[in-house]
Amino acid sequence: MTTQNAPRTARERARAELTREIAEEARRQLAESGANGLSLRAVAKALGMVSSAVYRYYPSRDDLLTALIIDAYDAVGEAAERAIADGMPDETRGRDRWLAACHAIRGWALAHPHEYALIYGSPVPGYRAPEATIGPAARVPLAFAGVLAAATEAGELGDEAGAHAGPDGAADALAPALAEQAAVLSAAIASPVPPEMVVRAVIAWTQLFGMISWELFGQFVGSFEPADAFFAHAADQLATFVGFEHSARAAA
Amino acid sequence: MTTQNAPRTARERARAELTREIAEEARRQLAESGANGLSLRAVAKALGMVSSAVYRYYPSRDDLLTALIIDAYDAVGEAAERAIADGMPDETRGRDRWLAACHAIRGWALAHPHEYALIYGSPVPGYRAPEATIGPAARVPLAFAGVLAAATEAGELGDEAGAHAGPDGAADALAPALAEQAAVLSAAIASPVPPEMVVRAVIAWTQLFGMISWELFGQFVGSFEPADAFFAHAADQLATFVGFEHSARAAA
DNA sequence: TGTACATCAGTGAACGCGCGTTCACTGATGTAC
DNA sequence: TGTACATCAGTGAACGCGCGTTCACTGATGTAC
Repeated sequence: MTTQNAPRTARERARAELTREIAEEARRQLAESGANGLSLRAVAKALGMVSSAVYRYYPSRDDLLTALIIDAYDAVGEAAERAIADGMPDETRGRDRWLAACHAIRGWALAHPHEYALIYGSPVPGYRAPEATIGPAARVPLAFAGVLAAATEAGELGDEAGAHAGPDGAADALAPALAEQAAVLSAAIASPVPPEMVVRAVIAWTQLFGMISWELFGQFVGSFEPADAFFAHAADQLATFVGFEHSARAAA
Repeated sequence: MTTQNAPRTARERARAELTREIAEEARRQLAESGANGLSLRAVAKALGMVSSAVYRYYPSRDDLLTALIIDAYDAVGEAAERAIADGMPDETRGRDRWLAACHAIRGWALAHPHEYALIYGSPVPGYRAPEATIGPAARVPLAFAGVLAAATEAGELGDEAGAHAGPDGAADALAPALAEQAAVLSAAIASPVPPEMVVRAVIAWTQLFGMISWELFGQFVGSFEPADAFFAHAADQLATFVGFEHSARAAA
């Protein structure tokens, strides 16, 4: 959104740069006043421009917001992807990649609380996210899906590890409606992961973001604040819940 | 906040009633425009008053917001409390009470999405919650804590059920910092629940709210929407994770 | 290389809007003797 | 019960503010011959 390849003329270069600078200043103000405090006029003023000049770069306030949302999704998505891939030896187990992604996402969220709130907090009233946000928003779930798929194929997902046996012995049988949703989702991303594990992963995913939101939005104040220890413990517990074997392998 | 006992004179009765009506109208507008769209002037206009008249009832916009926040916490807290207690035979197991509370909270959230966002979504920028909100905010966690305590005393919490054994056999040993936080919390509410279970319950609690936020804020669109089946399944899985035994008891 | 024209970035004023909050006021309701 | 005074609810105008967006404009940058 804010990048453009091959700016030829000086004009084009200046345009690309200012487009980026406006987004940066907007992000700065977002961090101070939140999404609803974001104002085109204030951004223009901070950049020494007149407010109407911004309209040469973003046709409306909502378009600027969209650019920020896409950038935020891309940033957290990249953080997760890098945590999974960067500096990890090839033989790294899925569990460790999964945990690294969890911690990277939390790290990003703590460093950029307002951007986190922008994409994962309550929706901005009156703003309707355009389709262009769908792709970037999918990066984090796809990153997790990739780890899960690789671990499945490597046989690292013990079916028993996270299973919670009921009285009938069926570990976590899915209701038909749920099984179908999981199957459709699996098929859409051509994933080899069985539906039960997809569901467990989504449970872990919601727990992760619930926990981060709790920390950022102040619900832990007075109890589990600072939340580092709690976070690490919970992430670990949920990795087991999903089915990831421990790195130092336990005999079944 | 909006109630007052024993209004004697007609004036007092009128005042109590208008105080309530203002909050109700504010809640109505909150449901339409979100917390940031809440305006004293609009509320006054809808009630046929002049905007300055509202100041006889709420000294500022923030005080009105505070009243709404407290009412919302009380409403969801009451929903949880009723789900746990009402219509439940005395011999009802903790698991069923826990699950009933989870479903009641989700039901309330779906029925009052903006009030949910007000208390559990991204904080309203510039608003600082006063201490008066702490008590009402604690009702939901205390309700859960009560179920947990009763189940512990009734011996319904199987230590093995939700435990995830690592290679060393230690199920979910807590890091010292975390163990202390859990112990302090347990002591503060005079709970007989061991720290490991407190932590597991908080994990379940964050998952619950993460899942509800995901549903309300649209992150499930295109995958697990409608989320009824997913919610029921996840709540059940986490009840087991916390350690609640199944109602139809399984032999260990 | 030089000129004529088209493109486009940025200006400044304006439109119309809504906001929270203050303040002097009027008239109705309540209270004390 | 009747009068004098105090209390308080609601009015209407105003203050000062910031917002998104439009529009005719000027001057600089780019392009075609």
